[in-house]
Amino acid sequence: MSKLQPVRGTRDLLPEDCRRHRAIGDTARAIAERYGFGEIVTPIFEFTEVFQRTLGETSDIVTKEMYTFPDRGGEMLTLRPENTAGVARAFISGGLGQMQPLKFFYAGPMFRHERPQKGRLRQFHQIGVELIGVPEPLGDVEVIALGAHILEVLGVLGKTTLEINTLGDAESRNAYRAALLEFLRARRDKLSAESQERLERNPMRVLDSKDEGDRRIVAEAPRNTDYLTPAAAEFFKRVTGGLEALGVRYQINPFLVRGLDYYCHSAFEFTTTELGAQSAVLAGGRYDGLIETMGGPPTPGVGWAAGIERLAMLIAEPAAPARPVAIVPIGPAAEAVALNLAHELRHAGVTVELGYRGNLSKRMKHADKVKARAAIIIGDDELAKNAVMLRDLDSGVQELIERARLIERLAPRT
RNA sequence: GCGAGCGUAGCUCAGCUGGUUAGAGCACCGGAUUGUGGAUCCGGGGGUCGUGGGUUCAAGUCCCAUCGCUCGCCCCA
Repeated sequence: MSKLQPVRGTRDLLPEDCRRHRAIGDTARAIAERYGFGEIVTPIFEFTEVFQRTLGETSDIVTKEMYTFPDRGGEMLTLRPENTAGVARAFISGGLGQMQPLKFFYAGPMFRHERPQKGRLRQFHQIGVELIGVPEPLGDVEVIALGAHILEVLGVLGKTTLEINTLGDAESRNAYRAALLEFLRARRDKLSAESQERLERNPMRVLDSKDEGDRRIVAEAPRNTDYLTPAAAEFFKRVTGGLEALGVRYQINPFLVRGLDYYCHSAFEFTTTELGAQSAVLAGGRYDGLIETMGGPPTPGVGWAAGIERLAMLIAEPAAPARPVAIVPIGPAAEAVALNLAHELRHAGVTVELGYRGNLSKRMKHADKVKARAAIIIGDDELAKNAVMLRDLDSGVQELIERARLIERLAPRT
């Protein structure tokens, strides 16, 4: 660290970046509120256990991607790699079980120790929702519809495809896993080296391998839909039926699996081809077993998370900030007046740019650079008349205005 | 953790097979313009050529190492 530099995989968000991030966070929050989701903010770090127990001891996130460190006193803490576990912990420790169903929206930074690449950082930001206490498939439908709605308003829905799959209930999942394992073991030699490893550790992972050879084999593998219990099949049918009723277009992807252990039934991903090697923009699923796994009462849940940086690469330029009015004083007497005038106008709701130095020409240049819509020029002549010269910087037309009438002229109408 | 590509000014880059004071555009600052911006013209500041070592009479250029960035694998938002 000889040069002062940001930690690998972290970024400074300059005002322009922040506007993009805020446009995403604000619209998502507003739409989520329309669906009855209220914002929750949980700490960005938790006891390591919170993530270890929920994400599964063998998941990649737990085994190699967590920022974990000892607190003074020796407790192990972890910077949150995702927020579902934190929300679930809040549900349990806050005794929120009395108020079900609960509908939460969140936005904030997450941390994963991965190799950075396009659409992937060590500190990144997510928005997400969690619907807790609703075992009905209607919950899945509403949560997915909310995600689609947000993407639509952000103008990126058309760039994505909703892929959906069902992992079924525990019984379905176990039956399918056994069948898949048998099928793959018989073809072990033909699988890629990586998939041979996946085979024992997490056979479902072989399904979404990028290797061509693997894909050919997988295409003939048993389908999960053939192993669903009647109840799980019915559940999935109601989810897809609900999406159809709402006109949310989807594509069933039998190979879609989720990395995290706590998912069941619905697994879904809004994917895009515009993010390099990354495809998921907004992804989630149902996690009925999670809260119980953490030591809480058996409580169903369904939710999703979306990467703000990834969305930021897809959305159009957000609306420009309000153009200011620039105050351009000429001479020391006028400067004193300018300061007061700026103060007054700002309190009246006007965005004001007060140049700090320079002659008339310099200040006008500055006004132009900050994209001012108008300049208020004050010199000795204007001072003598208790007026200002108001110049429209787009048209170049200027007129003398009494000071007393300036605010009514510039203040935003309400 | 693994693989590939790239590190020259604040930004984007040029610098031919190693050759003497390292360049351009944009940006920045000043002037033309001490009551008028956008355009144009003139001038200016700014670089230990990522870092360290090696080869050579001579290295931004070749070799090695190292650090960083980017993209990809794994995995994921």
